Amino acid sequence: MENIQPFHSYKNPSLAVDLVVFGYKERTLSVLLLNRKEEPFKDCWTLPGAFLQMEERFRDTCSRVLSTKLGMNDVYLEQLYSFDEPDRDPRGRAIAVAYYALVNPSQVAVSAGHMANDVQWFDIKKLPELGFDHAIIFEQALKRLQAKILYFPVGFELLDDLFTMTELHDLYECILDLPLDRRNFRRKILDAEYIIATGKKREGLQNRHPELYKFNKKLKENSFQLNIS
Amino acid sequence: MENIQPFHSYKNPSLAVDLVVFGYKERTLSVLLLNRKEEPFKDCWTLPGAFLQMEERFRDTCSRVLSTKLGMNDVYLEQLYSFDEPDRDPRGRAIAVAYYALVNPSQVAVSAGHMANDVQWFDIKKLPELGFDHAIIFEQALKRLQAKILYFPVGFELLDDLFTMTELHDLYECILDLPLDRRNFRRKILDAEYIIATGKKREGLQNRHPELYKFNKKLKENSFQLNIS
DNA sequence: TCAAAAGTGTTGCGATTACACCCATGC
DNA sequence: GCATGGGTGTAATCGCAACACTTTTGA
Repeated sequence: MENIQPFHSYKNPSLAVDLVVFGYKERTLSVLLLNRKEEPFKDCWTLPGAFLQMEERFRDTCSRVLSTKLGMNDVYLEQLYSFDEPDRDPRGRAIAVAYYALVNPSQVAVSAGHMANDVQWFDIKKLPELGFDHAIIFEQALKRLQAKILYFPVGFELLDDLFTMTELHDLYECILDLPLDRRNFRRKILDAEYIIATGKKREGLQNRHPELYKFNKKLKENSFQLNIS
Repeated sequence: MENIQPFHSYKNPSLAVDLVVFGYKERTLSVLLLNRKEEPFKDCWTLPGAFLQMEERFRDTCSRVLSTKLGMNDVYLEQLYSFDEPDRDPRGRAIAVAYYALVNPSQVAVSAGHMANDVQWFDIKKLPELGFDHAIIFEQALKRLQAKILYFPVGFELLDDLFTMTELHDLYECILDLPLDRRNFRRKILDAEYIIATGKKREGLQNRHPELYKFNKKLKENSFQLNIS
C-alpha cells in the first residue's frame, strides 16, 4: 500500500478491559471481586480489569489480568459489551470493553490467603455494592450467561473435566435460578450430545456411584434449545 | 471525591465507530456503503464510520455520521461488537466499536444523486468486496439482525409507520432468507401483539385493499418466539 | 368475469411436560 | 436393612406446521 499516513495524534479516551469472572463451587455461582486500595472507590469492591496496552488485543489484556493478578490460565472468555458513559470513571474519559470469564475455582490459585484480602469470590446472590458502573456490567454478564447456557454448551468450563449428571444439573439450576426437572434435563442434555459417558463412576460416596461424563468437544452443529421445565 | 489523579497520558489506540446501516425497500434488504476517496482502501467500498471524539458517546458518534454524512435522524441503533485486530487498519492501531442501524430508505435523503457516487445502497445479496475488516462486521450484523427479529419487534424500523401484513411478512422472509407460512406468520405476529390494526386500508391497488397496521409501541414483555415454519 | 392478492380455521403430529418407582451403595 | 441419591419410561398435553378456499377489488 502507498500514500498511507499514520493517524494524527488524536486524543483518544483511555481503553480498559473489565472482567466478570464467574466461578462455580459447592452449588454456588460466584464472581471474583477486587477490593481497591486506591481512589477512586478506595475500599470498594470492583471487577478486575486493566488498561489496554498498545499492540495488545482485548483477549491478551484479559489473559494478562487473569494470569498475572489471579493466577489463572486457559480460561473461557467472551466479549460482552462496551461501556462508554463519559463519567463512568472519575479520573477521566475511559471506555471499558467488558468480557466475562468462566473458571473452575478448584483449579485456580486464588484463595483467601493469596493476594491477601484484596480478592475474593462472592456468591452472586450476596454481592456487595460495586464501584464504577460495575453493577451494571455484572448484571449484563449474568443475563448473557443465562441466555447462552440455553443454546450453547458453556457450563462445562465451570466444572471439572469429569462430572456427574447431577453436578451438571445443579449447575444449570444455579445459573438459571430455576428448578429443572431431573429426568427431562438428562434426556435433553444427552439427546443434544453435549456430553459423553465415560464408563467411570464417582466412588467413595455413601450411595450409588454415579456415572462420570465428559464434555463432547466435537459436537454437532445441531441447534439445540434447552427449554426449561 | 478526593485524591483522584487524572489518567496519565497513556498512549491509547484510536477509537472509531463503524456502522452497518440496513435499509429495506422493494423486497430487498440493503446496506449503505461508502466508496473511499483516500488511502487506505481508496476506491473500495466500506462501511460508514467516524472516530470517536473526546466527550462523545458511541451513539453520538453514530448519530453524527448518520445525520451529517447521510442526512438521517432518529435512527434505531444497537451496539454489535468491538473489533480489535491490531492490523485491521493499516494506518495504525484502531479499535472499532460496531453498531448497526435500521432505517427506512424512503424517508431518507440519501439518493443516487446526493453525495455523488460516494454512497450507495447495496442489496445484501450482491455486495462488493469490502475494505478493512468490514465484511466480517457486516456478517455479524446480519446474523444479529436475523436472530433479533425472532424475539424482538425490530423490523418496524425498516417500514413506514403504516404497513400491510404482507409487507411485514415479506420483510421477515427477506431478512431471514427463508419462506414463511403466510397464515402462521399472521397468527403469531398478531398473538404477540406486536402490531395493531388501524382500520384503514391501503387503496389504489388493483385488488383487494389490505388492512394497514401500525407497530404496538407499548407491547407486553411476553417472551415471544417466532419459530420459522 | 377474470386476475391478483388478502383474509380466514382446522387437523395431525411431534415435542415437551409432568410424574413415581426401582436400583446401587455404604454404613 | 435402611437411608441416600442415581437411574429410568410413559401418558397427556400443548404448540406448531401444514394446508385450500373464499373474498375483495380494478381492469
